[in-house]
Order: sequence, then structure tokens, then C-alpha cells
Amino acid sequence: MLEPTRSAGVKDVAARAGVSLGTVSNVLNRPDRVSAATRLRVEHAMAELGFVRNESARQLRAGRSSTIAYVMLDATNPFFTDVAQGIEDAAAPHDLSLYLCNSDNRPERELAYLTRLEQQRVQGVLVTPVDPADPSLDALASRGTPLVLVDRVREGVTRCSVAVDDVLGGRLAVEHLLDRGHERIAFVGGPASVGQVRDRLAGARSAADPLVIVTAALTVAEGRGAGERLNGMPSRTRPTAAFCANDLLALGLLQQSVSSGVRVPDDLAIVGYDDIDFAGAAAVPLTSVRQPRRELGRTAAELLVDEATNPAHEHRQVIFTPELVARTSTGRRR
Amino acid sequence: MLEPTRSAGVKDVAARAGVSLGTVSNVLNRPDRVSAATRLRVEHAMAELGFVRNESARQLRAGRSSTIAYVMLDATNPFFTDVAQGIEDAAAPHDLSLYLCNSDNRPERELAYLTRLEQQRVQGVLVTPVDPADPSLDALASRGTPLVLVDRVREGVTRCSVAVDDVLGGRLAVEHLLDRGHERIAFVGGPASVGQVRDRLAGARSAADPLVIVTAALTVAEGRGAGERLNGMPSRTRPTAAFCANDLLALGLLQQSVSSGVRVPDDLAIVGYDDIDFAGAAAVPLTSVRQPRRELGRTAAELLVDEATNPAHEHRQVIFTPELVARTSTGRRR
DNA sequence: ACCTCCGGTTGAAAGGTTTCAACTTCCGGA
DNA sequence: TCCGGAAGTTGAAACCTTTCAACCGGAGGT
Repeated sequence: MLEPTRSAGVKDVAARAGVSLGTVSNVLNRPDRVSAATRLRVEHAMAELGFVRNESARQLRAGRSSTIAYVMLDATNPFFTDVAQGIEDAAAPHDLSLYLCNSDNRPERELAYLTRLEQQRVQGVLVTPVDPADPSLDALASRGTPLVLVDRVREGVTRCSVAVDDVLGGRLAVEHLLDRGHERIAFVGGPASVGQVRDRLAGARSAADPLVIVTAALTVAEGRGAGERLNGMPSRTRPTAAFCANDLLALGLLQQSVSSGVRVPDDLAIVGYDDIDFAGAAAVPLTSVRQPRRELGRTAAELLVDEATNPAHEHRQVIFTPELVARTSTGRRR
Repeated sequence: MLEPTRSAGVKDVAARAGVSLGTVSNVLNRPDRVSAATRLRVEHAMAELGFVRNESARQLRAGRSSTIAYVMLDATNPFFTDVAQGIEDAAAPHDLSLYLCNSDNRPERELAYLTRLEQQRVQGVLVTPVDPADPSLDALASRGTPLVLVDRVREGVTRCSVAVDDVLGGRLAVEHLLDRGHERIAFVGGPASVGQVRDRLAGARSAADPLVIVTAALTVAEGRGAGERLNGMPSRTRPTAAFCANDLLALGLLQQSVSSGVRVPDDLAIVGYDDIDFAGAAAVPLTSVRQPRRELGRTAAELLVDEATNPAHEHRQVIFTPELVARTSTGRRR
């Protein structure tokens, strides 16, 4: 009861219950092979001593843990937390715990987490990397840790990944604006080092020839900054519509526009990307390109589990199809 | 190079480098005590074999790990991810990795994570619990795992916690509305089992006598539902202002109001709580009660580190002061 | 020539759990 | 009465790393 001398181990429990060490282990792992009386005695001893299984020792023996991890790019972006929910959905039935790690867009933190996780011998790692071509990822995978890329693909390497067709998404967005009668269209996004940004822009360009406004990051603040630049243009050349590389930018742009007297959608139509919950909840509900976020996470986790448990596993690249959700921010045909 | 027979250990490295096992360990942990030549040879052997330290064995020997964890209530609520950022800020300089766990408001998942973390012998746990009075928390702490409550307090138990004065926050919100000339004020929030909701309502009541509209959760969707009820009332009795228990509710209410033709702030003034980034970015920027989220996380992590490392640690309950941020959604004095 | 000290290195022990082959009891059947 | 077998229990070995006392050979001091 009051012996915090330092946590009791199976040995102590065994002594207290008057059984051997192996029996305690059996109570823990194969309760059916132990007689009811003995089991009770052991369980009682555990309670008395406040026994807590030592996971390190357990793992050391077993060789691997029963956790997986998701190294996410930006924990404050609702897109990624929704993906994480999907992962958890799929992991739970397999009795896997999910640890979330936030790399916060910093390569060195991403690497630190991956290293730590590998040393921990986790069952597998899901990651939305800063740079999908980072050789550390290949190294990790080649040393035997199952690894699935989320919302990214890696050209030329056989590996599991789930992603959404961003080129198509970009095209859908701009076609929608063309359909609404817009001719001068802006693309807001950056930096170009982000694959998503490049793909969405490529999609946009496949439908029109947008004015590109480069941002330094995909954040609300950067969206406001882009708004200042955009709305500061002379009205004769100013675009009448903007397609933003994600919803955070779009919300920033929206707010800057409204607060500087630009009417949305009449003076400026806006399309976002991701369709996060806040997009629909904005006071001018945002038209956005929806990605099946939760499904993305779920599928990624399933691929990971398969890779970790099925010897006949084959790598797969799953590509989901995005979908345009039209709301007020793009109004009706001009 | 090509021996994925199953990861190499220090023993293999030692053999390959022609040194003893202890020397390899020295290279790993006290490189200065090893001659340069030997060190190089060992490092080379490690690279060749793709040696990865086994954290389980390491921990088993050391007795404890160098990770901490934050069990958060709702990973999709930006408030908590901002808190998490603050935690990470404070943890990084101590060389602690932070694992995020999402209980998603479910007590059984919270317990599962806490159990797992304790078995893992983490350095300590930060938690925003579903129920601060849950005895599992006390049990965990009494068995020796440092534990800090985040954004919650536990009456009557000496334990570290950081929180914000929610009663004061509630009062500030309603006083602001009174100041703007409102007389019929609604409080939107629920369920009452959430301490925050109770405290904020208590604060509201200390300044006025609000009509209470109970919600089932603190989400955008529930906010919309509350909007339907509120805006469906006959205009003679309908409140002219609403104070929502958090920003998600407020955004939901805002959107429902705008889309059903209720003007904000002229027909309905709205105050939220938390001041998440999206509050200011809404097209009708939301007046909100700001909590020092990042600071909250930082302080919590510092308390945890102190508890884990300082034998003379004394438990502290830190209470931060909230601050009202007035924006368009409450307009100007009527 | 001897002793001491020191940088460098060694090998055994410890840490807590799981596994598994071996052992003990006890019961029913022959 | 003896035997076979099932049910329950045991204890040693293995998992991999870290620590630490002991060891070795050589340089410097006396």
C-alpha cells in the first residue's frame, strides 16, 4: 500500500502471492491457463503492490511494441488533425495506440521524431514529411520499419502512400470559377517547395492562366498578406476571383477582403482547398475543394497495418479523388 | 549492408569493430573517453550494420524514458493544439520528446492512453481530462508518475495544474455586452458536466441573468443548432446578444445567423471564448475572450519538468487571467 | 629501477518480462 | 494398484543496453 520504494515487478508480485514468476506472467498473458484461486491471489497481490507492467522489458523480450505514430506536418491545421482521427479509427480495432508527433514543418524535428520512433521499435510510422524525397525516409524504411506516406507521394520508390489528386483538385477549382464567368483569376499559394502547391497550381494552369501570388506559408496570416497585395491592385487589372492553395489562406484572404470593403463574392470570388470545418462555418461560407480527410487517414493506417503484419504485403499507392463544394464565396454565375 | 536478418545490436557492432561491448557503449554515451581511432572504427561498423539503438533495452536499464506526453481532450479543437505548441516550446530545451494523444472526449480512451504511458515509464504526463475528479488520475500520480492538469483544476487535491480563470472570463464577456447596451442576453453552452461551461456561466450570472441555451457539445454543429433555436424565438423576447462557451459554438451560431438573415452584430451580438485564430479570421470577426494558450502549455510543461527532476518540487496551481478582445461581432454601443 | 597515475579498454552483472520445456498433482480408466 | 494424461505450475534462459570495478600498458616522477 505505502511502499513507493520504486515500483514492484513480477518478481515481487510472485513472492507476495507465493507463486512462481512464470505464473504471474501467465496471469498477465494467458489467464485461462491459471486456476481461478491462484489468479485471484496474484491479482490481489498486484493490487496491493500497485504493480505496473514495465513496457520496456516487455518490448525488449517481444521485439516490438504495439504502437504506431503519425508524424504530422502541422498540428494546428485542422486538415491534419482530421486525418489523424481517421488513423485512430483504423488503428483502434487492432489494439494499437497512436502517438501524434508534430514536426511543425521543421525537417530537423521530423528527423528527431523518426529517429526516436525507430529506436522505440514502433510497429510502423505514418508521416506527412516536409520533403517526400528526404533520404532519411528511405533509410528508415530500408532498415525495416513499415512506413506509409500520407498526403504525399514519392516518385520512383516503391512504398505505400495515400494522397489526393491535387492536379485534378486545382483544375476543378479553376473550372468552377470559369464556369461562374470569371476571366481574371489569381492563384494564391506557396512556397513552391511544397508539392501540394505545385500540383494545385499545375491543375489551375491546365484550365486557365492565373496570376500567381506567392505566399511564404499556408497560414491565415499569409492569406491576409496576400489579400493586401491583391486588393491593392488597380481595379482594371485586379483579378475577380482567387483560388487559394488551402483554406487557411482563403480564410485570411476572405477576412482581409471583407474588412477592407471588398465584397465577397461580388467583387472577389474565393475558392479554398481542404474544406475544413471552418470553411463552411465562415460567415461567408467558403467554396472549397474537399478531400476525404478521414478516409485518407483510415486507408493509410490500414496499409500500415498490412505492411506490419502481412508477410505477403505489397506496396500500394492510393489516390483519392477530390470534390468541389460550392458555397456562397463564389456566388452564382455573373 | 544487406543483412536484414534482424537489426544488429551492440554486440554485433563490437564484433565487427574488433572491440568489446563496453567500448561500443562508450562511443554511444561518452565519446570523449574513447580514442579517436577506436571511435571511428566503431562508428564505421555501426554504419555498415545499420545499427539502431534499442530504446527498450536502454530504458529498461535506465529506469525511465525521456519522453513526456500530452493527453488532449480534442485534437481537432485549435485551442488544444495551440496549448500543445506551448508544451513543445518548453520541452524541447530539455531534450524531451512530446507525444500527443487524443482522448477525443472519451473517458475509456483517456484511461487507455494513461495506462499505456505509465507502463512506458514516461517522464511525466500532461492531461486535460474528461473529468478532473477521475480517481484514475490520483492513482496514477500516487504511483509516482508526475502529472500536471492542463486547463483544469482539481479541488481538494494537491497537484500541479494550470488553468485560466473562467469565472472572470465569463464575467468579462457579459459585462462587455452590458456595456454595449444589451439587456436580453443568452448563454450558449453545454453540457453542464464540463467544468469550463459551469464556470463561464457562473461568471456570466455574476453580471447578468442570461437565458441559458444548453448544447450537447462544444462544436460548430452544435452552435448552428443553438442558432436555430435562438433565432426561432419571437423577436419581442429574443435575446439581442449571445455569449458562447467557446469559439466553435460561436462560429456555428454566427454562420447560422448570417445564413438565416439575422444581421451580426445589429440583430444579434456574439461573444466567443478562446480567441482561436479562426475567430479573428471569420468574415465577421468575432469578439472573444482570449486565453494565453501557448503560455498555458509552456507553464504546464515547466511544472512537469520541475516535478520530474527537482526533488524539492512543490505542487503549484497556476491561474492565468483572460482578456476580452473586442471585434466586429459585438459592434459598438447601441 | 621502481612506483604512481592515467587514458583507454574490458567483461560481468543488472534491469523486468516472456517463453518454454520440464515437472508435479491429481483423476479416471484399465 | 498402476498407468496415462490433463491441468497447473515452475525456473532458467533470452531479449539488449548500460554501468562499473578491474585491468593493461606506458609516461612521468623519484
